[in-house]
Amino acid sequence: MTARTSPESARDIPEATVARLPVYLRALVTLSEQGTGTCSSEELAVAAGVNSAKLRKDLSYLGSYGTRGVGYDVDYLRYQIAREIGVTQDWPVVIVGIGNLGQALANYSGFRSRGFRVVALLDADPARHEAVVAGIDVRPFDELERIAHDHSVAIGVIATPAVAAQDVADRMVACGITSILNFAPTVLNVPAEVDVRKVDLSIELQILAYHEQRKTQGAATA
Amino acid sequence: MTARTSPESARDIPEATVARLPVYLRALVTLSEQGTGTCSSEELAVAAGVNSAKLRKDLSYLGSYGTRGVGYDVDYLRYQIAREIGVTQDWPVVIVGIGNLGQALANYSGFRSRGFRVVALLDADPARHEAVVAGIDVRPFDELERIAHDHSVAIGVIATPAVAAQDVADRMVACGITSILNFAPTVLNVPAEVDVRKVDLSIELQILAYHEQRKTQGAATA
DNA sequence: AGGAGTTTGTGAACGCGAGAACAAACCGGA
DNA sequence: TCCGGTTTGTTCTCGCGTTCACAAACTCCT
Ligand SMILES: NC(=O)c1ccc[n+]([C@@H]2O[C@H](COP(=O)([O-])OP(=O)(O)OC[C@H]3O[C@@H](n4cnc5c(N)ncnc54)[C@H](O)[C@@H]3O)[C@@H](O)[C@H]2O)c1
Ligand SMILES: NC(=O)c1ccc[n+]([C@@H]2O[C@H](COP(=O)([O-])OP(=O)(O)OC[C@H]3O[C@@H](n4cnc5c(N)ncnc54)[C@H](O)[C@@H]3O)[C@@H](O)[C@H]2O)c1
Repeated sequence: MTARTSPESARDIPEATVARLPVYLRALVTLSEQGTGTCSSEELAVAAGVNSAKLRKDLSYLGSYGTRGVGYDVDYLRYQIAREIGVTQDWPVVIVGIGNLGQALANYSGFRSRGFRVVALLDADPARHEAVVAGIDVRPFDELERIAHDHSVAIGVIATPAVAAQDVADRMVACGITSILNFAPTVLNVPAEVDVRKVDLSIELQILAYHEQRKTQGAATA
Repeated sequence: MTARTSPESARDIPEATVARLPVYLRALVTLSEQGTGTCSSEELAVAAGVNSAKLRKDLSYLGSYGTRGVGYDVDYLRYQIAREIGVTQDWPVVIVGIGNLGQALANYSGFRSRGFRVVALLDADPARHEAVVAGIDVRPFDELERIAHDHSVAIGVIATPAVAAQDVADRMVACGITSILNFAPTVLNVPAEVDVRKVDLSIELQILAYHEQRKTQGAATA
């Protein structure tokens, strides 16, 4: 599925901008909860930890939702970004692999408030099927097809060991899931129309380690 | 601390390359465990999920560790990358906030094998101090200074609620920690010499949701 | 030794994103 | 109505990262 220019709402938002929209949304939610009705691009940029010029350019891809000389209406902009991202309604999500990490994810309350709803927890280990995590029964992995179909699940989360991740991904793709969030430290092979995002703790730490080593290299190898 | 060109090993590796080196390292470890002695850039690129030209350019920043017409010696390249990243020895790490996520992190065995060692688990809640997670005592947050000093900790992980994250970061910076991995959904304010990397599950899911919405938009708003 | 085949390392072109800078647009007061 | 102050939306420029393409270098076979 290559980038196709659709007739209406024809703007295709740069990937770098898409990755920042959730940050802006989070900042706007915080501002709204604090009772702020209006904010300038500078204020919002500080709250989001970015440059204000970059913020304005990002928002300009969505449309002209600000007022010159005034700023942005917090609740209005918040809704517009949420609509653009697609989190004005909840997305059903399945989590596969209910071990250490999968349980933490299932217990994470930030899901619900940010546009997602966990509809199933699946695990291949029968010993896990007794458990109830975060009020949800852990079910056999074989029920993936049925659940994905019944709830029209488009997004799947993989929290299994690395060796099982490719198999799980294949099964997910087979039942129509087209977006995967992968926590297993392995490269997934999927069709081009399926989006995969990976979260790898070890990689993040190793990037930090690289810079850390550089900071202290002056005294090393004496 | 601006980028300073040091006399020897003068190359400063592009940030995009630094972020991929851990992926190459992981692929090399897998190849090594499979008994592969030599691999071409094409093979390694497939294993790492990247373009082979990009892989070669990335590796060229480290030096010329390959042999034309042959490829790369897996174990030799593995060591060179590990050395460049700085994970030939273990980095001591502290985890703050031993809730759902912090416990999962503490139990994660991938730490040890990838160059990191958890030296302390800290939590502000006295009720947590009874617990032993992954064989490590959960200690009061106030012991951060002592532990950071005793173990020369340079890397800290924040897994507290968002409201506490900035305070925790300030304390970490105060005791000499210069690299922070932040799981709390908030923007951290730290001095320029401190590196912060953030992992935000909700943002990843929202990015997926954006693309997912685009995929199915043809039938929507009928 | 020489040549065919293979693979690395890198120069060059290209596209995207970041940031500065500024004109256009809005508000409020006189 | 006009004018000064403010802030957005956009244009322009620059630097970084990706990718192509190919010469250089190595192996192996004859
Ligand atoms: N725990 C962490 O903090 C952490 C951090 C970073 C990455 N990871 C990665 O996340 C993944 C999960 O980590 P974890 O610590 O939760 O591991 P875990 O062993 O505690 O849990 C894995 C779960 O997956 C289930 N499983 C195994 N094969 C399966 C299959 N084919 N189908 C369905 N379920 C299956 C197991 O029964 C188990 O319950 C691993 O790949 C790990 O490398 C974990
Ligand atoms: N659970 C997840 O899967 C998940 C996913 C994404 C993001 N997060 C984020 O990670 C963070 C932790 O999530 P969680 O589910 O583990 O929350 P949690 O409430 O289970 O755990 C938080 C822990 O932090 C401790 N804490 C609070 N204030 C502290 C302080 N000032 N100093 C030290 N410790 C303190 C609490 O006592 C508690 O043990 C949150 O910010 C959450 O938004 C969690």
